[in-house]
Amino acid sequence: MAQQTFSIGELAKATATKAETIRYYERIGLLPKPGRTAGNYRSFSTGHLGRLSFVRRARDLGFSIEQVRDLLGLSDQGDRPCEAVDAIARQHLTEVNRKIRDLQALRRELDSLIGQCGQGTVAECRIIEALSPGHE
Amino acid sequence: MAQQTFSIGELAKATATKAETIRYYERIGLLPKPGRTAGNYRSFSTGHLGRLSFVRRARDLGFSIEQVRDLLGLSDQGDRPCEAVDAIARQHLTEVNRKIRDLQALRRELDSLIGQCGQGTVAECRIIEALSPGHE
DNA sequence: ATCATCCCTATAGTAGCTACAGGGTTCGGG
DNA sequence: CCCGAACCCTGTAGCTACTATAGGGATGAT
Repeated sequence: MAQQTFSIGELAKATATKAETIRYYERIGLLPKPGRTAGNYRSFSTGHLGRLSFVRRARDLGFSIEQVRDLLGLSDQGDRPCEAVDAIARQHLTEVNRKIRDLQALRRELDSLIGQCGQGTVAECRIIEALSPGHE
Repeated sequence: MAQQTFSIGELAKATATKAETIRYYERIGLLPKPGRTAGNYRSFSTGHLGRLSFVRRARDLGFSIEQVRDLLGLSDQGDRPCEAVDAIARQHLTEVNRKIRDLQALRRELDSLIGQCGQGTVAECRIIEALSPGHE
């Protein structure tokens, strides 16, 4: 069976990733260096396609580049226990929960700020006032 | 009455801001350039203190630098209607709400991912599997 | 042959700081 | 009067995760 290869543009389309981003992932070592054609174009394999899909999915779930790097390293060593993978995911979940709480607190403050705007002039604007020094 | 002045360190302490950040705000024009002492040290006034407090409070509420810049410009012109201020705050609130929704969706996905980890080896890890291509 | 469309490298820009390096200033003690 | 500590100065590079040029070469269709 024929080895299927992709140009960077084809890989980009297949993974909904910009070509620049693919080159960036290669540069920082998230993606192995692909082969080259006679005209020096990158030539990606189905292996690259799989790996890039993995990276994109993990990034979409909000894992950092370093976390993705760790997950990739672990997934390459199938005979080791799964705990480390679980730990990375749990750590990420903790961060997500913290961000949600922070943003919800923020929303409450913004809500009360906006509720106070009486549509007068800036001089008597409660929003500006609340931001100005001398409060709390 | 004596004009009170502050060194950058004093201003930093008074506003819980690092000195580097204060210099940065000056450089990008969020803070007016302060006077200088004979030894070329910055000399801030109570006006600077007020303005920096405003900036910090707005930043803590998640307003971007550009939004803070707009708010500052508006607060300097007390005789204009308050609508523009309200609009900036509402726009920010919309963004915050969107972020909260996105993160909550993320959390649901992470939750189901983590729930599936059966503590086996990486080869049979559901998390890795869910990230790998061939799903959906 | 020519043009559009792809691709290449290298570099700089984004947000919002933070962290140096390599100096000068000020102030208190000895 | 000098020394060291603690402060301050400028300028530049680093951080995340890309994105966007500039200035070229390669490929494919007409």
